[in-house]
Amino acid sequence: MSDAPTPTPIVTRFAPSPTGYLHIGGARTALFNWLYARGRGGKFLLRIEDTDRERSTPEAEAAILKGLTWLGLDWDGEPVSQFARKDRHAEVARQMLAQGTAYKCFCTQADIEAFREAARAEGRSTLFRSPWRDADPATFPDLPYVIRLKAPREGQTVIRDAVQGDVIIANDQLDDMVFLRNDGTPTYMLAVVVDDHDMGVTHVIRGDDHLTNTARQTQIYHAMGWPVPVWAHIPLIHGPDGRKLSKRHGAVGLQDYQAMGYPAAALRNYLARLGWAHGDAEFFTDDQALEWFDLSGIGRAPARLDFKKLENLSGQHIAAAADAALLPEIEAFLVAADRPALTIGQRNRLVEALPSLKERAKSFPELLEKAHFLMADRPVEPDEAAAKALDPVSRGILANLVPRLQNAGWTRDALEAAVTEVAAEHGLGLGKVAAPLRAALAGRTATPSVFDMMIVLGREETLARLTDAAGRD
RNA sequence: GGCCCGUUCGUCUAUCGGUUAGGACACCAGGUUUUCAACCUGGGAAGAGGGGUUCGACUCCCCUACGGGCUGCCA
Repeated sequence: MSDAPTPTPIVTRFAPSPTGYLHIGGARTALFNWLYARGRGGKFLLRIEDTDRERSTPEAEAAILKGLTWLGLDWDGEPVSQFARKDRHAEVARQMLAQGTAYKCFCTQADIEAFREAARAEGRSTLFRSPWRDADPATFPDLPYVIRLKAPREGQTVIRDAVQGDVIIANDQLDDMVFLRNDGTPTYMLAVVVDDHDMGVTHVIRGDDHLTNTARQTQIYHAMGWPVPVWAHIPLIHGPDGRKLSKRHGAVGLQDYQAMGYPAAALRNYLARLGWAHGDAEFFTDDQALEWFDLSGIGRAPARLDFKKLENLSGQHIAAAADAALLPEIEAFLVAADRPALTIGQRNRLVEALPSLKERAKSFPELLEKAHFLMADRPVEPDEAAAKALDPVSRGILANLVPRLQNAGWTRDALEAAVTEVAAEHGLGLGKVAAPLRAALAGRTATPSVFDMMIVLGREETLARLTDAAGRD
């Protein structure tokens, strides 16, 4: 037996509520948890916080799992349903009641609400102090009750946060929170603490909207004598205007980003850099992120979404991706964006053209637009800009080009030599001839190199398209 | 209202008492170029405001302003 200390395995979790799509901010929270755990040989767990039966839906849960899968964040084991654990939550509540760290409160919600309103109106503290905190059980009425934490009223609760530092909350600012409702179901405050404890979560990395609540949760840990996890409250993501990210900013759901055609690797890179930095590193791989990611590098201020930067990173990731990996991503994008799938022929030609296509696109739609020459069938219909390049003089040049290319060797160099020669005969530069050539081959003005297109298209198709264009009116 | 968190170029950030405050994206100018993209060179661009502490503050403390969060028998 080795006497080396066994390092505590790290366990993180992502705990979304299944009440809608996966928010881009939630995706980043999940990413941070995933990076932290996976980078240290730990576990990354998933828990569905579905205790709000009114708003939770199976569709939303499915969308969240799908989103995480697309982003490439794999979790350990089966997702835990919080609702399914309600008996365990109630059991802990009973235990605290028995220990005297909790008590029954018979106040009605209407009474409490009336109290709060009056307090607000008079400018007094709205903290509710239940009269049942120290009541004699003999005086208990036979009425529904909630269970409240018998929270300390003096001293302070300290949150030792890996991102925010030590945050100190005076206990007289906190009320005796309800953690078991009068119908016996747990509130979020209880459920989250019991679940994190039972699941062995060592590091709670979540949005800083939970920071203040953490003091309350800490009190439950103390009441149960459980070890408190390491907290890391990360700032939320804001819209480009600096306001809290909401639907009016446009894309807030992760699936929106997939539908816009950004590769998952680019989004991981971008999201990781949003609020976290490793020196001057901007473009990095998953392996590097895994190696570098640390809680200490997380900033404390909310970050704004910057689509230009995302686009730039996306372009770099598309260019760096292996062709074999890119193709399935592009096909998944077509499904996500509700666009027609590739035919076998298009797919084969796309594979051939990918090396030159991937270097010039910032997103999949842009790549596909530049691949239009592969997708189109004869006769290729030029768009407005391309049609302008096919004026009568240009069409004449194309007609001259056909016999020359007929006899040219079908290599990049030979084609370039032939076209340059024809251009010179007309007293033109290569650029002047490339424009109509491009329009004829692709029906577009933004494409890969004309020579690359000719190679992929092949002699027969190339000449057919040139002949088509030369004969247009 | 009370409590808590935050504030460096337009944006993401580096800096962890001593720097001409660095990088990236974006932008502008020039170059390269068969289009697009890419690439090369150069440029403008920042410590919210006010007090302290210190030989010296972006960095530490206080106040103000602004932004955000919590203050639920929502999560």
